[in-house]
Amino acid sequence: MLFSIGFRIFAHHAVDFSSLISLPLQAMSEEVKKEERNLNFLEEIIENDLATGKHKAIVTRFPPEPNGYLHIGHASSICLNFGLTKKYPGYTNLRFDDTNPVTEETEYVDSIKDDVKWLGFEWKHERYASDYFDTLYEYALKLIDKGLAYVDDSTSEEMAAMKGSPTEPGKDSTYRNRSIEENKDMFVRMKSGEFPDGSKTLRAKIDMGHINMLMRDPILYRIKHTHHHRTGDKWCIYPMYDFAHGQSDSIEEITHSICTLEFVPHRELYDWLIEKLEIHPSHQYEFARRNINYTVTSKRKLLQLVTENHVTGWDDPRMPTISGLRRRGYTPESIREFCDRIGVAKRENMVDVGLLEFCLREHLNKIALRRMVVFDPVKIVITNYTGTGEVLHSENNPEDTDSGVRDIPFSKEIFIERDDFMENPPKKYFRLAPGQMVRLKSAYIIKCEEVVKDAAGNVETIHCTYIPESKSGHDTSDIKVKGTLHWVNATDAVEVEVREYDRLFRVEDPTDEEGDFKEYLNPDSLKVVKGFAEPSISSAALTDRFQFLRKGYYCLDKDSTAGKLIFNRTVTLKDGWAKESKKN
RNA sequence: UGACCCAUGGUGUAAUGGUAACACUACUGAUUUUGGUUCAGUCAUUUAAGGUUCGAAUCCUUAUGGGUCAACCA
Repeated sequence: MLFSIGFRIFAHHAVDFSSLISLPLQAMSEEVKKEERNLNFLEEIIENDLATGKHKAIVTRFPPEPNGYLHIGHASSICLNFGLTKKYPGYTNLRFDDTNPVTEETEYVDSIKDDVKWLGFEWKHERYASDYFDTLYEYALKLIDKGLAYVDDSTSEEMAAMKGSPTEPGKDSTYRNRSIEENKDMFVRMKSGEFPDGSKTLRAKIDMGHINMLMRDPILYRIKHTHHHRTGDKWCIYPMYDFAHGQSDSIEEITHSICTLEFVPHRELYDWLIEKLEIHPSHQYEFARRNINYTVTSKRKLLQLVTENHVTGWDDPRMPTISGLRRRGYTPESIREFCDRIGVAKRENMVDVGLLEFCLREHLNKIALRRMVVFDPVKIVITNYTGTGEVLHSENNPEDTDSGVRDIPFSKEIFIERDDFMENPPKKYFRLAPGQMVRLKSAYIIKCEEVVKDAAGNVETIHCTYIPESKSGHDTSDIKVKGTLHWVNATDAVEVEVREYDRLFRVEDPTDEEGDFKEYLNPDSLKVVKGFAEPSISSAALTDRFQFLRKGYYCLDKDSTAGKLIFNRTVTLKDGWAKESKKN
């Protein structure tokens, strides 16, 4: 990637000599210039910082709080932060923002690390805000010494009452003018555990009339006699976000601290603290979080879905969590491509989940092994077929000539999909119907001769004849058929369980509707059905990706046992016929 | 009734004072032993009003609309 920057500089200089340069090279530099223009606003800032020499390399960080599982929204931030240092010289740290011991657990730390790795990124340093508790404590002392912080004995209610409102200034706390000595003494005693939770806080002394509410003497430290997942019981005072995040950035010499738009008002405090502390000046930049329709991406809401058993866990394949998407069968490539395509900007947005599915299908189409699985079988008897033990071959993936072929047994009795037959077909229906011919994929052309029904009038068996000269790969019949059906051999089909997933919510934005978001859950988001698969399915592995022909993409679920294979439907195939038939 | 952020096809993102474009979606058609894929094409865009300018999506003003901010959360 260093190369591309070097080349860009070269291309830029080349303009001056354009009249001396041969035409092809000139044309090439034009092209590079054009590509160069398509930068998002962060890349623009970075290229500028690099060009002016403000930074020789950049350092970013991905800073999750370990209080939940990562979701698709985080993937966007991960791709952004790690993507930037892949494109430009520099590196990215993984930093856990673990300043609130009440909500944070090691289980989450582990899952976050797994998810980032799975997405395909490597961090330079694994860091924790809690690594810096000692330094942060020193910083607080320094602020007290400068007369810029004080210990406040007010209750949270009192503080809220004196905070004012966006249109009215707040009032000074009665403790605001304690002496430096007294503040220091109190703060040291706070640390040593003399006071109960909530009895005192350390606040920055800024301006209770400030137009930015965050600057109205924000709390820096609070007392929590709580066990911390890493520091154990060493501390009973913990820094707030605003007194940990920017400082951690500074300690790690982060050049571009990228966060979401709701932190814009924090930037003023971020800068104020760095200035007063006289520490390395990191800078914060904000982008708009990505929202996706028909789901929620808020840790609080996702946690509710888990704890109230609306889903089976954080990795339920319906969840927008990275672990859910992974179990569902998404590939890291498809998620990265998605994040790439939606880009980054500063305006509110609602991305269509259809784009995510497009990226998924695009990748799966290239890598998935083709298999035939019949979900709702109806039996076909080929009356003129007399062969035994015939084995046919079918390509594993027509998109990938290296993927080889597999064996498929064929016999007189097979199953096809019940809705691939219609007694009274509408126009443009080119599947099986009385008197009509179709091809059985990788096998023969058959013709429907007779329909056998049970007492209730349901189709029980369909009698067909086959065209011996139409064998796949050796077809001399010269018969052209419009339809090709997937099928399985009746005698050795393998029964499997298939979990079909639909969107978790019925509405595009459940948080924008009246009442509780859970009222808008889709009651049909999971359907468990049976499938009858060709025998080769038995060798399926957890890492395999399959396309069940004409149905969709599937993967083996971890709930599978030796005797019972369970598949997740990752995503359906696009279905042109479904649209066409709706018109009738 | 404050401050801050934002406003480009249905959706997402470009165009950095000089021809409004790319992708997804939708729709046509061709190809196809997956009604998939692929290929070709069509529809569709600058919130509004003023101003600056030879020229404005871009700069200025105002309006309108959306979002954010009053946890001892991050």
